[in-house]
Amino acid sequence: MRRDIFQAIADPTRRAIIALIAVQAMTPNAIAEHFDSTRQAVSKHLKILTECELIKQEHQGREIYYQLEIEKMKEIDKWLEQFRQIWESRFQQLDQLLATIQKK
Amino acid sequence: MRRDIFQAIADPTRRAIIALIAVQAMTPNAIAEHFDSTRQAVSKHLKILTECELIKQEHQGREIYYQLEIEKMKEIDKWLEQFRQIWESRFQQLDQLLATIQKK
DNA sequence: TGTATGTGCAACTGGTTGGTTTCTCAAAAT
DNA sequence: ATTTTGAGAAACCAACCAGTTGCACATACA
Repeated sequence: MRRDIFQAIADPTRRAIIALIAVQAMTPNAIAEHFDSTRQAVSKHLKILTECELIKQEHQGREIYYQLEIEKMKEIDKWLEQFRQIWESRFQQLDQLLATIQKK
Repeated sequence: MRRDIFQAIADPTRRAIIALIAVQAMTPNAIAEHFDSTRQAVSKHLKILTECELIKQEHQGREIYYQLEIEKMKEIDKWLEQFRQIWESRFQQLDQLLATIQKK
């Protein structure tokens, strides 16, 4: 059972859930109302997201509020870092090229 | 057949391939040498990556060099943008809190 | 021309995944 | 005390996925 962030955000429904609870913590029922699938299906997604620590629970009576662990999202950002260096250097190269053209 | 960037980067082998050819364009055989799986398996990954335009081919005789489409990687960065706003505002809140404590 | 090499494609396979339905359990409400 | 409500867990299923082996085809080389 592979369970990492990249696999977690691969599913569009899960990405939608993440975006939803990023705004404010919500219960499974409230989340499920935004989708066509059943609450149980949403619950499964929440379980996966919880397992890779992208979200956390907050019990309040019999209700459970799910909240985004924004810190964990930074791990994706961290992975992107290596490529950001490339696209920034490409941009710099283009910049230098444009400067050279202007000089002529 | 769902084929988007997020599903493409969900697989660890594909992420490794991306990181590999980010440095320099490579042929399928050369890429496959870096992994335990067969060339055909790598070829399948390359097909998926090509389909969602994360990489592009460059034919050279009978060899095919695969190259990263760095621009496409920015789409992940773009999706992260909405969360970056959140974690930056959280940081700002913490900053203000620390400033308030110091004043006391 | 015949052979070796680089590559993609098709068929098959076991494991995973996303979904459903059914069940259980605890907390609220009546 | 009984019923309603919110939620997770288990069993099941169709679809998908990552890998394999085998094959086809083009290019390079002898």
